[in-house]
Amino acid sequence: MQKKPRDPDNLGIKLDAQLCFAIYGAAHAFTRTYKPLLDPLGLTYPQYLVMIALWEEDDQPVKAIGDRLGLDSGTLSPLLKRLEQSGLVTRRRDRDDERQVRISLTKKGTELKAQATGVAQAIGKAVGCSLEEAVALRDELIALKQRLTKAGSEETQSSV
Amino acid sequence: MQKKPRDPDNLGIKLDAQLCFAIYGAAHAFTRTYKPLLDPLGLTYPQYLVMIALWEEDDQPVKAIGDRLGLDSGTLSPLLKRLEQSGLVTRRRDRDDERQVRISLTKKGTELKAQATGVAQAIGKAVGCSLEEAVALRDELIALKQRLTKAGSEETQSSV
DNA sequence: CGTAATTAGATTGTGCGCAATTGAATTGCG
DNA sequence: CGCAATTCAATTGCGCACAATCTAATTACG
Repeated sequence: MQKKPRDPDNLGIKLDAQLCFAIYGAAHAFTRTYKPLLDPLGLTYPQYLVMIALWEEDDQPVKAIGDRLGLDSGTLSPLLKRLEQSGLVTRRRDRDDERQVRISLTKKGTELKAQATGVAQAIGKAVGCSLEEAVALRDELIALKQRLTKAGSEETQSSV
Repeated sequence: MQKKPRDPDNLGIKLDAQLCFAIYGAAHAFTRTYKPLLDPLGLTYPQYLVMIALWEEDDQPVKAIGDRLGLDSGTLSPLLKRLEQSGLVTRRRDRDDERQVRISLTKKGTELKAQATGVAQAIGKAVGCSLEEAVALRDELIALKQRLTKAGSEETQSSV
């Protein structure tokens, strides 16, 4: 029932489409894998990413978190308010620069890290490959992201 | 600048977090790369994925498209209505099984494929690696997705 | 035949993700 | 100092993503 790929134009779009599907599917599979693990913690996947950023370094401005995760204030503002409502973080204006809102962990937010370790271990198991493979995949994805981002910015400036 | 991994617990969460960030970032970088290319076609990235599925095989039920892309009716129903409003597809009940809604390409939808070839080529360029590397990455991602999906389903059935 | 179980799709509600706009604070410059 | 440009967050609007619920059609089974 499958047609042979004999059209070169079609070959191009096919690989593109497959890489499309693959990365799209893998990202969502990741989210779905995390969901049952994060539900007991009361976190969504993006919220979990924000918490990781804060566990790595507490008391960051919104901008820093956004840069780390590639999210803008339109996404982060409501997300952080929900984390605040959950009692995991506090938001307060920086005294030296009142434009900035600094996000800090509460006691509850700090304590949640212990449980998150369990989540990470479960994910490590679900990923089902060695540390070396995981590292390699991570690096490939980072490199891919950088190439894509670079290509995008060149596209932009070439039009000037 | 890199710290040596001497804390096993912390190592786990760190690698997990990094793979997290990496796949999350790569997926979004992909979407952002597509956006300027798809805007002229009047398509979003998920809509583009649906169109690819239809270009590969026309006249599919919603369910088949959902299985292909891993999306449910809650996502596809409104998305397909938008594609219908754009004049790219038609939706009609299957005569033999009235539960199914079959999605077919219009003339306009079929013709859009020619332009999409240009998109695919631009993406191929932005990905910036050889066909072989792209194929390898695709396969790794597919394998990762399968492991994650499998781990998730085992988790579910183990509770019975 | 008729009822139960299954299946396909639509709808509702919550939470991202991002572009565009707004508003307040800070910085730069004359 | 005063004013323009910049920066940071918040808000608004649109489009996914997905769980939960609902309706209608089909299939299974007694």
